[in-house]
Amino acid sequence: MSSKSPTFGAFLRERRERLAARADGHRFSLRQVAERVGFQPAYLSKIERDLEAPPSEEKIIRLAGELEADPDVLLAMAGKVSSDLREAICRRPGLFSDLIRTVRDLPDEAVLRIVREVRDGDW
Amino acid sequence: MSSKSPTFGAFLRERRERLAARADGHRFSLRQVAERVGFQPAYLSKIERDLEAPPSEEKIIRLAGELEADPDVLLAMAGKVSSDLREAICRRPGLFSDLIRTVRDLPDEAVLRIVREVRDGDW
DNA sequence: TGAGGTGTGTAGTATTTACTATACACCACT
DNA sequence: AGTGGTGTATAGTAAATACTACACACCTCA
Repeated sequence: MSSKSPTFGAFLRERRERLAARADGHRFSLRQVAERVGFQPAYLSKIERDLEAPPSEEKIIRLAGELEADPDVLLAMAGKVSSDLREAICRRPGLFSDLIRTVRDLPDEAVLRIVREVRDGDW
Repeated sequence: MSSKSPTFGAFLRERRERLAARADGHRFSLRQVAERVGFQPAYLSKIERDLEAPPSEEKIIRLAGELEADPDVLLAMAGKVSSDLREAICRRPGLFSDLIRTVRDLPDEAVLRIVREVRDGDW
């Protein structure tokens, strides 16, 4: 069947090691990634081993950029929601809370269908 | 036209004073509400004057209960999103991020229409 | 006039967040 | 043998979060 979902740190490490195993692997050492993202190697090391909580939203997004991951997914693994989504919800809380609670238990396909219909329908 | 949206604190105060202006008004003094919600009067006082940041999600929800306000709206005024919604999003981040970004600029009516259609349609 | 109610000013605090800085041990190669 | 790379252990910290505790001034009404 399917894989059990990894922790935030484990996901980062696997992703980084996968990238490091390529031709230009030296760009994906823990130190190099840490520097590009903007923190100390030791800190990233602990994050990757889940000894530290996930970093700030800003850093998570930079990590996603470096590791070619979806920022929304990475944020979700950290238990966070992107601030642009939060703002959208906070702008019309009644409306969006309703919407999310209405669709939250639908199967993926149904939600996808809504998205598609809205996108290329006359909404 | 319409009223400019109040701050979190101002909203609480207005709401509480409105309730205090009723028959059983004594139940809605700052001290009484503070005690029922579970904090010090001085703290609530500062929150209502926006001299303190909004309290925790838990306390905001209790405030909403006491003041007969919509918890989602109150949370939104505090810049927060209810944890059950956050969890729903984090469970399927790709899907729900897409959905929210797709509908975020639609007019209220359109979003309402989706909610209604999903609710009593064959989804 | 004093007992109990109203709101507020000031000070302090435990915990969490989001990190930095330094030092260390190991391995590869030259 | 030493230079430069890998990851990691340990310690520390500034700022934010989410409050408490206590004291004060005012009003009122019996």
